Order: sequence, then structure tokens, then C-alpha cells
Amino acid sequence: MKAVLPHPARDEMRIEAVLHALADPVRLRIVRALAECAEGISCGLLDLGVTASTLTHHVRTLREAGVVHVTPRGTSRISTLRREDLDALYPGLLDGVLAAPR
Amino acid sequence: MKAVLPHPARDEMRIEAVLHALADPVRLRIVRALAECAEGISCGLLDLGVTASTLTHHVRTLREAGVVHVTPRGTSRISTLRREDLDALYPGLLDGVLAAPR
DNA sequence: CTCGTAGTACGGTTTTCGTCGAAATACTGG
DNA sequence: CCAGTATTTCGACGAAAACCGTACTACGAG
Repeated sequence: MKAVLPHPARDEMRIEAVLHALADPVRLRIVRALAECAEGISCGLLDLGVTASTLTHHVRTLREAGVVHVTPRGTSRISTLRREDLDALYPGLLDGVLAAPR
Repeated sequence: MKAVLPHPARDEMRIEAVLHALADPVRLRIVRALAECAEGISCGLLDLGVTASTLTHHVRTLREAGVVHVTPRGTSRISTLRREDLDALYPGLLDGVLAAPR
């Protein structure tokens, strides 16, 4: 388990990667959950119907795209939405996605 | 060649499909081109670096997701962005995507 | 009607993705 | 230190996606 995880800087984020990260149902549920929880969440607490290793994969996809920030807290990892970066780069995108009918 | 092509109604569109359609570089270039051309375009005129059959595949992906409307005109097919539907369902999404740095 | 152009359909190959289980790692509490 | 919990890593698998070439269809020009 690496202590600190790599995150793309704002100017390294690519729109294709962000859209791809958001295009998966499981990841979208994570993003929706994070959107309601500014303090962040340990994604393992969400009931997403996938195994822990699959969840790791999804969170990494979101992190590497720049959608979420992940930071270790004790034995777990807290994810937060990178709202400011997303809004700065793609104003309206996140709100539009969150406005989508379930 | 089918005369009329199936398009999803507004309430049949799924955010995951829209995001997936937008997440590909070639398709994103198509969308950007269409965004600057309200009258629509024959996508075959764009120089996208893929073969005609691959282009057909991409345009179909966009159409089936509800991102574009395709209508036959003579021997070619005119694609237009479904801006109103996208803005109604996901307000800000399209503008956010188009605002992304190239 | 015939030819040329635009696009589609089909079939195939290669790559990417989502998923899992098993084994490994990191931290906490006792 | 030890046991337990949270998470990651690795390797595998099947499904989906991107891409191409060839053959085919539709339409317009002449």
C-alpha cells in the first residue's frame, strides 16, 4: 500500500479520461455519493455490489482521471470530489452529470 | 442502407451512454465540429484519420446515445448536435465538455 | 441506365475494460 | 507483538470496444 497516491495536476487532466471515468455505472454512483458528502467518504462503506478489488480499480480510475482526491486516513482511504478543479476546467459538466435522472 | 435511423427519445437517453459516447477522441472531435455548425455536417467531410467504416461506427455510437441526430440528405447523411435534449437533461454538461482545453 | 460517390453491413483482429479470487500490505487496538 | 480490518496487487477471464478491409446498397449526375 503506497503511502501517498499520485494525482494529476489540474493542467494534466484530460477531458477524455474524465468522461471515461464518469461513464461507468459503479463509478457514477461513487461520484454521486461523494457529491453529497463534501467531507469525503471511505468508498468501502458504500454498498456497490462489487468486490473490494474491483472497487480499488474504480477508485483508481477516478483518481487517475482527476475526478477524486484520495488520502489515507488510518487504515482506510478517504475520497473527495475534486469539484473546484472540475468546475474550473469544465464548467457545468459535473452539475450536468449530477442533474441526470437516476 | 436504412432510410430512417432510430434515435432515442429524450426520456430514453442514459447518462452513462452519453458520457461513453463523448469519451472517445474521434467522437469528441466530431462533437466539437458539430458544435460550431448548427446546420449540421456530413461527418465524412471531416478529416479524422479513420476509415469510413470506423467513422460509421462512431457516428452510430453518438446517435444511439442521443448525442447527435442523423438525417439522410441525398447520398450523404447530415449530423447535428442534439443540443436542446442534452441541455434539458444534463444542463451544463455539453458546455463544460466544449470548454475543455484542446 | 451506368458510373461515381457516400455511406452501411459484415466479419475478423486486437485492445481495453470490468470483474473476480487469492495473496500481500498497512494500520489499529489490545 | 498479534490479530483483525481495510485496502492493494497480481493474474486471469470474458465481454465490449475500436479498428480495418471487403462487399454491398442508395442516390445523383450524366
